[in-house]
Parts: sequence; structure tokens; C-alpha cells
Amino acid sequence: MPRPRSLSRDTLVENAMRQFWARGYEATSMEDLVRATGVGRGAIYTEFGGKKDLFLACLSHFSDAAVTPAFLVVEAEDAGFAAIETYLFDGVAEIASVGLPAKGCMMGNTLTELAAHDAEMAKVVRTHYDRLTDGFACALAKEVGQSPSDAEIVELAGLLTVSAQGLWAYARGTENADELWKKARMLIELIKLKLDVISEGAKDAD
Amino acid sequence: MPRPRSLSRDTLVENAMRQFWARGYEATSMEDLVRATGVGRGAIYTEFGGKKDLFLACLSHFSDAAVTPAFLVVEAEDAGFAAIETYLFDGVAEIASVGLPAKGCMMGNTLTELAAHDAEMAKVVRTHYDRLTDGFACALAKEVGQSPSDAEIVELAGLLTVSAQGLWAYARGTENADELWKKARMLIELIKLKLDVISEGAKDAD
DNA sequence: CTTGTATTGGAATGATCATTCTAATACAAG
DNA sequence: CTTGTATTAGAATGATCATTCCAATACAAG
Repeated sequence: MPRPRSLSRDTLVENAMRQFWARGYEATSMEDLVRATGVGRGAIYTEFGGKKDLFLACLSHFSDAAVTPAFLVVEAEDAGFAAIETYLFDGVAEIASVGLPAKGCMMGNTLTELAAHDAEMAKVVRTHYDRLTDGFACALAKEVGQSPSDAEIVELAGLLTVSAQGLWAYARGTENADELWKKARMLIELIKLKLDVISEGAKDAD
Repeated sequence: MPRPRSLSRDTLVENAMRQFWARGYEATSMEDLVRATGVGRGAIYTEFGGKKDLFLACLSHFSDAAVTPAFLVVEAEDAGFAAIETYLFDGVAEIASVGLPAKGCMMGNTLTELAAHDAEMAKVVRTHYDRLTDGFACALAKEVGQSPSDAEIVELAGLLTVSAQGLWAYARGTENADELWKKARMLIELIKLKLDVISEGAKDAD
């Protein structure tokens, strides 16, 4: 039987993810990864094949370990508008508690750094955005008793995805948590206004 | 008298900017810059000092040559809500005509790639965001006859800045211009809704 | 044409990059 | 304890990085 690794594969990926998340792909060297994970170069190559493959594993881990728990409230069966509010505010609260400037969203960072020139990365990021938009659309639809595939609902959800992404990106460049709170609150307020308009329209159609 | 350079300094910076804009800082090598500008290595170093200084010059040029013309309509004396609409829709139209995936906003790209770990870059990007937010705030304020320093106006302008940034970033990862149009239209609609609420509130206070 | 100067491409430098390889090592199984 | 195997740190490799340097060059001024 082989000697067991000092770190589980999950912990290894977790540590590598933290490094990539904070610094990005290009600015992270294999030396950084060896230091961050505490795992030997050889083991990384035999386990993952190379830097890019490890990065893709980290993106996948980010989706499971960071996005899923945070987005759980929105993806819940009975999620409505309040769930979206909770998701956004919890996100800002987490950023504020960890300290600014923040690391942003690893998917958004990857979109900006790599998606335009790497089709494989672009696909992963797009899948993530589709997931967010679907989740938002379901919650928004439930709130106003519409179909989650209603065009207006989907477009509102799409804008919410993009605006939230802008907010997480902005968090990489500020040290002022209050600015983030204000923007999150304003975004929520705007979504609520539109939601009310949609509700009104549905009532008139009765 | 010296031999004149084959390219003016402005053209040199313009070409370098294009490269940095598309690829980012880390992924652009001096070799890329020599090829993109058609200027010798030596001249770049004697003129700018190094890669980072050239990048900062490109950021400055981006502000003058890309942001200023596009944002002119919003910064005009008599700009109102329609100016914001024009800025956003013209931006999407330009992206659609140049072709997707787009290069996004060089300031936003720099925010994501470098701001969290380079104070000098962060300052340049922050100045840019302040400029956008100020411009939006003035136009929004004029539309509803409020002060551009009114807290609600400033917060709405701040959200608009962040949401627009999210939209330009999203353009780096999609090949579908229609998605951008929908998001831009929805953003404009939400801003208009909030603006109407602000107008109503001002009327009640009379 | 000659002189002076800035630019040029390419060579040189030394650092760092991702990746491969290897000898020493540490542990599980027998 | 012995054997087998996976991991390890570090050396080695070759590419590429930013930067420096320089001889050849190209052009303006006289």
C-alpha cells in the first residue's frame, strides 16, 4: 500500500484555491502553490497533470465549497425575494468580516483574466453565471407568482447576476465596507421596485 | 537634432494600450509590446522606464482616449437621464460592432487583476470609478432636480457604476450581443424606476 | 557629404517560469 | 524487520521573463 499523503486531496485543492483566488492564475507560480499547499511539486503533477488542470480543479472546488453554501438560500425550494436579500447581505457581511480589500468572486476574477482567451475557462465561468441566473430567476418568479422562464424574470435575474458580480469585483479595490453595504442595499431596492411593477402588471392581467 | 521616432509617443501608447487591454498586465510580455508597438525595446525603456510605467501610461491614455469620448455625453453640462441611456447603449453597440467576446473596460480589468495587491494601480482605478459616479450623480440629480451630493442620488450613481462595470466584464465572456442589450435595457429600466420614486418623494415634500 | 544623435534589432544577463527527474525518505503491508 | 510504493525536496532543464547593453543604422542639421 502507498504512503498516504500528508494532506487530503480536498485540503490540497482548498489551499491552492485560496492562492489562485487571491492572486489570479498568471501571478501564481508553482512555487507559490507548493508553499501554499505544503505538498511536493511531484505530487501535484502526478495528481493533477499541471498548473492549468489544478486551476480547473480549484474552480470546481470553488463552486462546491464557496458558491454552493452561499447560494443555498437562493436555491432552496421555497426561496423568494428575501432569500436574494440574504444572499447579498451575507456576502457583504462575510467580506467585511474577512477584511478589505476582498478577493472578489473567483469565477468573476477568472472571467476577467482568462475567459476572453481560453474557451475552457470561459465555459466553466458561463456555467456558473447560468447557475446564478437560474437560481435568481426561480426565487424572483416565486415571489411574484410567475414562471421562472418568463422573459422579464429571466432578464431581471440576469441583470442581478451581473450587478452582483460588479459588486464583488468592486470589493477587490476598496477598503470601505460601508460603500459595499450601500451598493448592496440599493441593488436590492431596485430589484424590489421592478418586482412590484411585475406584480402590478400580473394583477392587471387578471 | 535627434532622429525622429517612427511612431509618435501617442501612437506607441495607443498600441501598447490595446495589447494590455486585451490580455491584461501579467499575460503581456515586453516582446508582445515590442511587436504591438513596432518600437524597439531600448526606446520603450528610455521613454517609460519599464513595463509597469508603460502600463500606467496606458491606463492614463485609456482614460483620455476611451473613457472621455464615451463618457462625454454624461459629463455634458445639460446631461440628464437620457445621457446615461445613450452612454450605456452606445457602449453595448460599440462592443457588438467590434465583436464578441469584448475587451471589457481596462480599468475594470485592472481592478480585478491588480488593484488588490498594488496600491498605485488601485488608486488609478478608484479615481476612475469616482469620476464615473460623479458624472452619473450629476446627470441623475439634474433629471429629478436634486443636488448631485444628495445621498440617495450618490448611492444610485454608485450602483450604476458597479452594475455597468459588471456588464463590461460580462462582455469578456459571452459571444451573444443580445444578452448584453437585454441587461443594459433592464439596468436602464431599474434606474428609471428608482428615479421616479425619488421624483415622487420630492413632489410630496413640496 | 559629414557630423551628431536617437533609434534599432539583437545579443547578453540573470531571474523566474512550468515541468521533469531523481535519490532519499517515510510509511503500510506482509 | 523487510519489502514495496508514493511522496518528498531539490536539482536539472529549457523556455520565457524584464531589463541592460551595444554596434549598426537612419535621419536632421550644418
